[in-house]
Amino acid sequence: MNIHHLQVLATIAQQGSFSGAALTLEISQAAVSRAIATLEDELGIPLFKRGRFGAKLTPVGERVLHHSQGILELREHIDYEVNLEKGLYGGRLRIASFRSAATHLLPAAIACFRQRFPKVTVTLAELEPLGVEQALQTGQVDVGLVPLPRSEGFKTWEIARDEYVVLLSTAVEPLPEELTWAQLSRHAFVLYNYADCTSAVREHWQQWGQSLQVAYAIKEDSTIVSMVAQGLGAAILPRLAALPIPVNVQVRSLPVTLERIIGAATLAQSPLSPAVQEFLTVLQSQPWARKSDRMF
Amino acid sequence: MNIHHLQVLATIAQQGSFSGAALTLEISQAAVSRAIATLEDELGIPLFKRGRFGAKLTPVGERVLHHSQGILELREHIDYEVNLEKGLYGGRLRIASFRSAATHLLPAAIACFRQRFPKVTVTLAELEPLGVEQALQTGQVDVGLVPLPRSEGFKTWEIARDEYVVLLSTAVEPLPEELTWAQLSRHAFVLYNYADCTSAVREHWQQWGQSLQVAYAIKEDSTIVSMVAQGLGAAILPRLAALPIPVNVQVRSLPVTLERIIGAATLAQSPLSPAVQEFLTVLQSQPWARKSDRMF
DNA sequence: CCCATCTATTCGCAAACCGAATAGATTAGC
DNA sequence: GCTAATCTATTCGGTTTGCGAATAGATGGG
Repeated sequence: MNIHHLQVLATIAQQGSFSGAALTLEISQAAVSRAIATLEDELGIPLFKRGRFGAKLTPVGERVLHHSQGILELREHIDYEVNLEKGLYGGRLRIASFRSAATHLLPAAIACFRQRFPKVTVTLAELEPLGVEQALQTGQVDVGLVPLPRSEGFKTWEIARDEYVVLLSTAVEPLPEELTWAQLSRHAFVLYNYADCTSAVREHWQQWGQSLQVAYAIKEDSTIVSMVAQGLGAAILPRLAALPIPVNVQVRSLPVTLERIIGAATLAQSPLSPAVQEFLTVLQSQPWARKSDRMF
Repeated sequence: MNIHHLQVLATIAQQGSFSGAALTLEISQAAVSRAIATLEDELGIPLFKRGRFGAKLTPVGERVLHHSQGILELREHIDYEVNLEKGLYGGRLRIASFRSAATHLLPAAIACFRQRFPKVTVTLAELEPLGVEQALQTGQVDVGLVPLPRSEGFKTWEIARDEYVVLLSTAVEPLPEELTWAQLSRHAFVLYNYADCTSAVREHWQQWGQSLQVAYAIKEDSTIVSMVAQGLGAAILPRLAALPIPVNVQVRSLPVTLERIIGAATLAQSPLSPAVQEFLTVLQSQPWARKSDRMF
């Protein structure tokens, strides 16, 4: 019994004729006819009722088809296992990530991945979110970690949520455990100067009828944290971006929670390599991971 | 991908060496070596770690084996379906049965079987239980219905239980609904003259400390019933054997129930044909069937 | 070093598979 | 009734795959 013959059987059943199956499988009609004749000879029963209408499965042919489909499915499972294995022997995993994810999330995930797949070469490039997108587009990396959502050219997986927090030096003013909008309105803030974070914060303030005063717009999160530590203002940052927190800086949650979503991204049109697939699995099984594999 | 190669893979895993698998499959060691080499080339991964110790599956080889075993199993399901079909197209089912089962049990079962498998030729021979055994042994029939237990050369399935009852003409004496041993001791009985029924009845009486008086030992159950109807004595018969009951004959259960077990039997060494297998299924799904497929 | 035990490879033959071409069967339309 | 269309079956010749017998290669124990 030959798996290819079973594939022919299944394709005829799907197309409803020998010639249709021949077209689909890109083999000749004669090869189709003979594959089925061979199978019927071997089994000793007719699998199809032939006619000008094409070919229609006999009742026992339908039962044979059912099991044949099981076999074809298991063959795909074997292919999957094999491709997984091949991608994980001498394969590579090129990662790009924005700073806070690279610093606080990826080391543990990469260590875990390396333990499981020691033969895969892992590289990590630290880029801004837009840089991560570019590296994906130019094929320089296989997978990136970025704040979500991204534009249409990417396939994304939600990995973690990062809460926005307020930072203020204790020298300026001691903050209560729970902040009110009134207390926040007394401050001018140091914000990121890149659009995603700023607009998210602006929209949040707006949604809750508050006016946001911005004193500075800074590129680097470590610079923002340093200015706060020097008493130059309060800051609103995602918690991961704020790390490490200086000792004189208080960290408080917002009156109403705002989070940025950190996700993994690949090029939408590219098939995932076995290594990327496994890396995504590892990411999603980290302690800090959101328990969701929802795609944006 | 070739199912035979997967069979070779599974056999090596089982035997622990290429040469062991070659012996089991009755092919040369070279063919085994090349089947695995072909499979490894096709898949692009090593399936075994080879050594002087034989062959040991790689981790991915084990995963491929797992799915391969699934495939081999499904192939057996295909073979089963096909053999079922072949035995049920132009196949035959030769049945032998002792009288009361032939008369009262088999007509409905055969009708049901014929409806499901109209192409199978069904024949029925009515023989005494020992005659049924002989016909099975000489290969003249495929399956027989007999009282159980049978001797060692047969495989049997319990089909129905037939309760022994007392028959007495109303002209002799009216019987209460519930019989006592004392009432039974006043009668001399007409029994079967063949050993199984007689000994079963004797042993039952003995077990309950009663003395059995036998007036006549008759071969045919219809003769026994007729003698009872003529007032020549009481009789103890399995209920099916007593049918049809004349209008002037009372039928009562024994003080303590005694049953004979009716079963289906085939020759122990012969594989069951698909038709016999299906017939056994039909027998066991009849309304009068015991809900058990226990083999003696 | 030699022997035993295992798998790998070569050689030559047989079996299986395939495309192109042709044959055969059935039905629809005129 | 005849022709054309549409389907599957079969033949022919060439290529590919699979096999046993024989041989080669690798490893470990005494």
